[in-house]
Amino acid sequence: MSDQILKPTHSEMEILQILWKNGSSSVKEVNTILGEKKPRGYTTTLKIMQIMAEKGLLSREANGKLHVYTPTISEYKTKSTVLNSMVDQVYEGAAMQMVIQALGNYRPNEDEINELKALIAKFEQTK
Amino acid sequence: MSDQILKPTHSEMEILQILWKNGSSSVKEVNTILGEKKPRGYTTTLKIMQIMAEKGLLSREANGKLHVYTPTISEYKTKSTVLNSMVDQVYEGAAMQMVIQALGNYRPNEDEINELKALIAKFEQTK
DNA sequence: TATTAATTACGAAAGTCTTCGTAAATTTTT
DNA sequence: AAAAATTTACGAAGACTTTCGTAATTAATA
Repeated sequence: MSDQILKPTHSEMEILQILWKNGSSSVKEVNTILGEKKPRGYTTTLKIMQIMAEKGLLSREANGKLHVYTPTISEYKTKSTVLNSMVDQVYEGAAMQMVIQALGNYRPNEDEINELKALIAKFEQTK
Repeated sequence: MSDQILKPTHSEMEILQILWKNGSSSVKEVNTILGEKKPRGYTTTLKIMQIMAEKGLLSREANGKLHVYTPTISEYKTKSTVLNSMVDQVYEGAAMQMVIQALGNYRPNEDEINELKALIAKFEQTK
């Protein structure tokens, strides 16, 4: 709950996902990957990445002609921000209600079950 | 995954929460409750509820001069819609990753721990 | 160096959401 | 019935997001 992060928009989130996965990238690289799911004009992606840099979501470095962009915020923290905002808005802060609903909708695999059990055990330990 | 529901906006969600909790209500009732957190003009709430009725999110019944509004969609299903959309967008479909992150951010109480354990036990049974 | 290609910069349009002011309709009160 | 109060209807403005066209800049090529 310390420093507050700007909640990315839908398009911004798509771009962040790519940058987290592929590391610092040019507009062209990002746009190519984005285009696999839904083609956009090159300048559309450029514009959004420029705005993200203005907002401080990305940093920008010149590499010859090209600009290379890097997220300034971590994947984990960003996802937490969006998650918390959703929990507040939709579940009025009742995070566990959300977790329980999620567990009702999706089925964990074996590894995930083990991870859940480990987490729960830890909670019980520090009761 | 059967019938698709329109994803409510932020304001719409606030109104739905009130209607689910208090049952069918007039604009005035909704606006009064909304105003406790953040005052809005009466016509603002009216307008949004009218739009929700147009979209089919609410139904409307005349009761004398007053119009009384009722949600047409269940609380559970609506929250599922928003939750799924968030999981897709932010976690690229990896719901359990989201659950695990939520469990890292929020601490369940004793009852919630028991509920989680019961759910996990059920998953293990039907392995 | 002149031409072509690639990239960035800028501005604006279209869509959505929230907000409110004003007019119209309806009910209540005098 | 007239006046006042309440509620609904309508339209529009402002903010934000996404999209793209065109111009300017920079690099690569002929």
